[in-house]
Amino acid sequence: MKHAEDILTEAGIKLTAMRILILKEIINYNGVFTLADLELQLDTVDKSTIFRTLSLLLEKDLLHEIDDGSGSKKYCLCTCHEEKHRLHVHFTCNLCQKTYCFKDVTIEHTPLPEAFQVTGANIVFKGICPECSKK
Amino acid sequence: MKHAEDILTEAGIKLTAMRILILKEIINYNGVFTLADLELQLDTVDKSTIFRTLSLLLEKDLLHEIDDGSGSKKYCLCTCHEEKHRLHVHFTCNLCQKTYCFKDVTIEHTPLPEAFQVTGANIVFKGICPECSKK
DNA sequence: GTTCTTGCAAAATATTTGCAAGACG
DNA sequence: CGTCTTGCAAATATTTTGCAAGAAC
Repeated sequence: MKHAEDILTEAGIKLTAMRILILKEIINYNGVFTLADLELQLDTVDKSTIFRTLSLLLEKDLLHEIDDGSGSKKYCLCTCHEEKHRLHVHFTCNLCQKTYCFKDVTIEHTPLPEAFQVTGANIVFKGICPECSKK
Repeated sequence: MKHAEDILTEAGIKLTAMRILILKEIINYNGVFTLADLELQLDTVDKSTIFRTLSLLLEKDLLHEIDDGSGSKKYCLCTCHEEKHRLHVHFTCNLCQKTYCFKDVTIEHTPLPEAFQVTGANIVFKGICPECSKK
């Protein structure tokens, strides 16, 4: 994984202490997180700063936004500028509520009428995750 | 389309004036709607009543909940108890924000590892709808 | 000095619940 | 009665913005 500083610079985002701190935490998560998750971990950073940084990262396609119906938006670090990653899939466990991001699994093809021009997707499968199946 | 009364009765939901009114409006929508949409149309019905009715309909699998990242949950009337409908797809237009529900289009197969037991999905493609393409 | 960034507070938006009055049987 | 339903008000939760102070250049 590249360093936070490099990721920001390559995306054309100016380096600041807060942004580096936030992105490091995101990298550290290595998975799906919410703004509240970051807020909890980074108690020195205001949530508006986190919010604006997430907006910036989203805008630069460094993050992937996931709407899993939990009530709060989730995100994952992702190379979404690569074509195939725009249609990649997620999974939310109905029991533990954890959301997984399958970076390498994508929908084969878009089953919609051609008149609908697809540029992205929010694909969230729901069910029981392996951890909860064991119990 | 069946009458609202029949749908409710068949689902084992007790008939009330409010529920019939709400379901009729939903049927009338014939598409995707939000709680706020219903609230606007049904100004004699309190939003908490609408909310509780939607919860009831969801519980009985008469509605499909869609999370399209717009900030508010969307719903569509749907025979979700039928197996194939659990994986059906939606489309949200990035320009006009309208969400379409493709009742008969489903994802080919689930490309996830077997350990993940899929029971449902929230599949929302995003892009430009036919209406907005014309402009 | 001009622009960008940040924290604080608060607005805006959406969802959800407590409670009491009334409907229903 | 006793249970269920409804409306009102308000609590919660989350996202988003205005503004002023400070940092960066």
